[in-house]
Amino acid sequence: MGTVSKALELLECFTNQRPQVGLSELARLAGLNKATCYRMISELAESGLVEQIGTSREYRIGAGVLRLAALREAHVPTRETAMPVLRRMAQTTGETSHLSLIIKDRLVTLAFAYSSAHGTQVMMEDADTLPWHATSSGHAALAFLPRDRCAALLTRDLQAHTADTPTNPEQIERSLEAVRRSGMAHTRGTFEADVESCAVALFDATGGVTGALGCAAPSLRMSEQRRQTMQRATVQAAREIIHLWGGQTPAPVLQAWAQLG
Amino acid sequence: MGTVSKALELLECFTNQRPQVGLSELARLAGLNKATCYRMISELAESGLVEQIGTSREYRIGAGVLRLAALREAHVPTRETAMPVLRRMAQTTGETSHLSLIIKDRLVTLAFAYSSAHGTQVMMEDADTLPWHATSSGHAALAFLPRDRCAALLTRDLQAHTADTPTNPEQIERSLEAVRRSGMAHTRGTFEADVESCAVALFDATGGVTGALGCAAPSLRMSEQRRQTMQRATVQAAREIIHLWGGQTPAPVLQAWAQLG
DNA sequence: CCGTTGTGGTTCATTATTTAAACCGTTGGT
DNA sequence: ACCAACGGTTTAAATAATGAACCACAACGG
Repeated sequence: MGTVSKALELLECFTNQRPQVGLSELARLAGLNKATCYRMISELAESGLVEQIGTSREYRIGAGVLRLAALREAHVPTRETAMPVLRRMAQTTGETSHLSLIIKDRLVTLAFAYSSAHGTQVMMEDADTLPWHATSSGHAALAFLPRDRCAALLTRDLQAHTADTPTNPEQIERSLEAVRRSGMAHTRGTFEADVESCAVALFDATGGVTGALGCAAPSLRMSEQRRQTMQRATVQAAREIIHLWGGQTPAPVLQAWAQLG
Repeated sequence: MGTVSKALELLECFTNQRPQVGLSELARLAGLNKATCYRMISELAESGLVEQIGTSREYRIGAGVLRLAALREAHVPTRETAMPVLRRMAQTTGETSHLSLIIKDRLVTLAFAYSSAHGTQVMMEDADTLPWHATSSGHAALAFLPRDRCAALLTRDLQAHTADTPTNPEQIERSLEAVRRSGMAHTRGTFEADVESCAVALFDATGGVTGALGCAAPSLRMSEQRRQTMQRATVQAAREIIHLWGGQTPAPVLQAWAQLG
């Protein structure tokens, strides 16, 4: 692996749970020598991708990424085009809608919308990484990924978030099979207790999975009718987003979706 | 300069005017050997910061930056907190408001808002790089930058965008002096003909400049009263944004602003 | 039809950069 | 006053970057 890749892996150490990191911890996380880590993070800081807080303190993602993201969105408006669809979806379901993208082995939440229909809502945060095995979005994406890629993503990180989190690979594989048949993933209390959600995969121009679109509601509020409303709204919104992104949904998935209404 | 820095400089080759670049041109732009450039851009692509369009074609900024930007915004909500202020500013002035950040020798437009008060508006685009010498935002930022940094930024790129673009360094220096006295920059037709604009600098927690906030209107619509409205709204919005960002405005600037109303 | 010029991508000996262990000066807790 | 951990800096040894030449291919022109 080249030096550049190693340096860029440092960026992976910054997450929503750990937004800023000191030099020593960074070196530990990345498995690098401290001196090596120092030169690398310094170069990243020089480029603006990372910045130091105060003087001689922890590092965090820098303002330089804002230019890159603005540039990306200006020419491939991923988030911007999905946003109104997400809002409409939240409104028609009365529940939280959210969009996640597959970014380098992660499923990252990039946008969401709340509804004002009820006093309680499932809460989300931008930039959160969703566990592949424990969320409906994760299942939806995994199910339509190439087998080897899917397997690779499942070999680690099968921690149990709740009592109902599926941690047995075979159990998960059965779920994925069901997702492939129905075109939609469904989980109840697997990531957060008392939260139920459904999700579908999103496809790019070549028919490959790029992410997932989900809808999450408190289990307490769940009913057969609400479930159907959520499923239909999710599928419809996915159709729109895929269209807006210039994507192409594989024929089997299209058929499965047609079954759902 | 280290390898990582060289690789990251490749990212600087992507701009709003040139959103996607081929390998050979990229190597030429960065002054690198083609093989070197190839390995570097490949590593950037592997990390998701860059992606290839189709197969064996040009490169563009990748979806990986979206995660980083979301992460940054989640913990240092730069754009998000400024957005409502920008909108209010556009509404009260009836003209286009825009926010730019200093990012590694560039002044980058990160957000803007239009007003619906008039049929015509000065148009803007996210991720555009503003010329330091030819825009009011550029002047506003330059004026409060350390002298050496300011001088360095003016040593290049003094191209004339219109007949009225100031290209003489001494002339620009006089303008900056006026900006330092009044706390506000003002230009007419220096970047785009028939556009008049004013701007002020934005400051961080240490009192250093981080960017600029501007207001732009068609010259045709300009009057003394409108000018005053724009100036006051810009200063007021800047006060709010600086406060929201946890910044601190230098005392001389605060005094100058007080003079403006 | 063949040469020219451009492209994206690859190879390999030479060379320069990165690496890691030890070391500093500070800071914060006990 | 001590110890541990921090951010940052130095060194010789090892590893990785470099760049010229090369390949296959496509578009263009005579």
